[in-house]
Amino acid sequence: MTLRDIEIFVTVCELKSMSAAAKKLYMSQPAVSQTISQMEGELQVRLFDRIGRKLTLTYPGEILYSYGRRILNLVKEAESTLDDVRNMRMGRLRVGASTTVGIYLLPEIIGEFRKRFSVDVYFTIDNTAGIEKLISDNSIDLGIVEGPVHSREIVVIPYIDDELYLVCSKNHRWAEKKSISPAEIENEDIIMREKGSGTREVFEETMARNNVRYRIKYVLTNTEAIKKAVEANIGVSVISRLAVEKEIRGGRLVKVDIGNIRFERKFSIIYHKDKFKSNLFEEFIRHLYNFSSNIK
Amino acid sequence: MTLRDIEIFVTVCELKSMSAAAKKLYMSQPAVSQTISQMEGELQVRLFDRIGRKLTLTYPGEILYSYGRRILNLVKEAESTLDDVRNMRMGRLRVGASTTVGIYLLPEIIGEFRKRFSVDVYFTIDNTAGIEKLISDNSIDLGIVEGPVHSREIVVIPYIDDELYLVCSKNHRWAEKKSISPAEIENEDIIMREKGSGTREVFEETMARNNVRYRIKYVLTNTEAIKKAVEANIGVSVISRLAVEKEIRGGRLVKVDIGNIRFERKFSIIYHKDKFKSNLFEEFIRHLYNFSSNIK
DNA sequence: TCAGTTTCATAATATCATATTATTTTACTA
DNA sequence: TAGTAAAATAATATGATATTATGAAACTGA
Repeated sequence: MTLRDIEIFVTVCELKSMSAAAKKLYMSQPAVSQTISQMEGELQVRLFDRIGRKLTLTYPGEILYSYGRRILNLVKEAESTLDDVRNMRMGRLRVGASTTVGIYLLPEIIGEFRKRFSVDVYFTIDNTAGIEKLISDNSIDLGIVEGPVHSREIVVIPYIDDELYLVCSKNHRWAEKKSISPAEIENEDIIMREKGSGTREVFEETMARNNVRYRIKYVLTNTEAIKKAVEANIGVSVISRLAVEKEIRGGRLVKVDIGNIRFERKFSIIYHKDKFKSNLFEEFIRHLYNFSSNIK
Repeated sequence: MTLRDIEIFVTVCELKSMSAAAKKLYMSQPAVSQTISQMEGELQVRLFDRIGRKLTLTYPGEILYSYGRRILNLVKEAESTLDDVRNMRMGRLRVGASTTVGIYLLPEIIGEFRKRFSVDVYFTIDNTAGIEKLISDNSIDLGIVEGPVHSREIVVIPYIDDELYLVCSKNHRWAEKKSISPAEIENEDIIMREKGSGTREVFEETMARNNVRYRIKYVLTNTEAIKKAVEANIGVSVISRLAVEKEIRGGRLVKVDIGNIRFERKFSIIYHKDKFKSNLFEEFIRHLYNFSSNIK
């Protein structure tokens, strides 16, 4: 019994005629006859009583008619749902991101995306290595990470140029100057993320490259906590512009230049090289670039 | 998309491997590959991500898998239900009968039948012409009637020989004699069914054939009411043995012979000549004959 | 009642989807 | 890095499912 068989049978039931069903299905009448009698043979039940030249459903016929309609409806529903997926009227996108992007950038990006498309967006935050693993597993469709990616099977495309800013409280003595020499930092209390974080890595590497000594007095794993501590003038810190732009604009934190030292890094979009790029996937990447051009 | 396609797709989903699915379905691996990629072409969605040589379902793939299982389950359920019908584990039988048989015989027959088979039995009582019409319509599967059937398209097979008994109250003067001469009936008050009833037809026809005059004093359309009236000695009546056997055995009514006059008729089983005789149908006819041999 | 029409069934044949085998490409494994 | 295994591709074979042609039965209307 095929779906075609069921479709033919249901049509015959509804039109109470094989010829009429044949016409409706744009096929010959004998094809319909054959299909019905073949079904009767396979199922070993009579589906129609042929009384005169009138067809009436037998009891098993009525049962099959009821099931047949349910089956065809389910198939139609499945096809139309897939069509919705194809046209992005529904869908699923699993995104992963490393900490900074995940907390300060992606929530808004995803929010905007969901305004445009009513799709489910799953969102995971982990460090770069964790996101890389999830991509390899095909547990997420796409990632945005700060660190370098090692797997050869992962496509890496540049996304946003990030920069870490040296920030201090508006009550700090640097707040007026807005610019210091590298030497001035040496005796300052610095609040910093823990070892292993991308932010700290960039900070230490840049400082070393410029031969600037420094003193990390407080270690906090949470960027928000660091911001609060800096605002309270407990120390200064070096934080991604994504995390502090709002506070700088609001005057609660002040960005301070250190000669011409800049703490730079790149965020990358990553995905598996064999990943099939669905319409939704491509649309999301376009969305990412549109969004980034607004914040540059 | 055919049921076969869905079956193949679902198997691949469950085994997460095309080769394994091919093995399980006793078919070649390329056939599976082709089916899947053809489905992807038709539905215009990617169903699997081929990452390395591992298959993982895409989002549309997961949707189709869920629908696919529901569809296959429904098909299986339909087939097994039809199998139940074929094996008489369920079914439907629509029976019609004319008044006397319908009231005094069929309820018990159907009750016994339902003890043997858990099937739905629909039961209609009408006069012979009405039952004949329902057979022609295929509104009922089988009828039991007393009168003659006219349509050439209806098969009539003899069922039970019925006889009408002249009955009187145990307090009637005939109750002792149990036999009278035809002439004795002429001055007796007779209670009788209405014109057009099979019972009255046989009564009048037999009386006329034997040149016996009679006087119908009371007309009642309901046989039970007639029995009560006779019991109350309001008059005598002529009633099918099926309707009065119990009362005669109980002594509440007395059967009286009128010389050697007998009111005889036949009940017939009727069905449409083109009717497909399902197992249940045949079984019911066997059941009817078994039952009748108990009451003869 | 009987020709004309309609409906379903059957038979012979054609077509096309769906299988098969053979082979290539790619990736995992020892 | 060879060996193995999985999926994809290509060419071909097979068989189910169409088609046309025709027949039988039954309804319709003069």
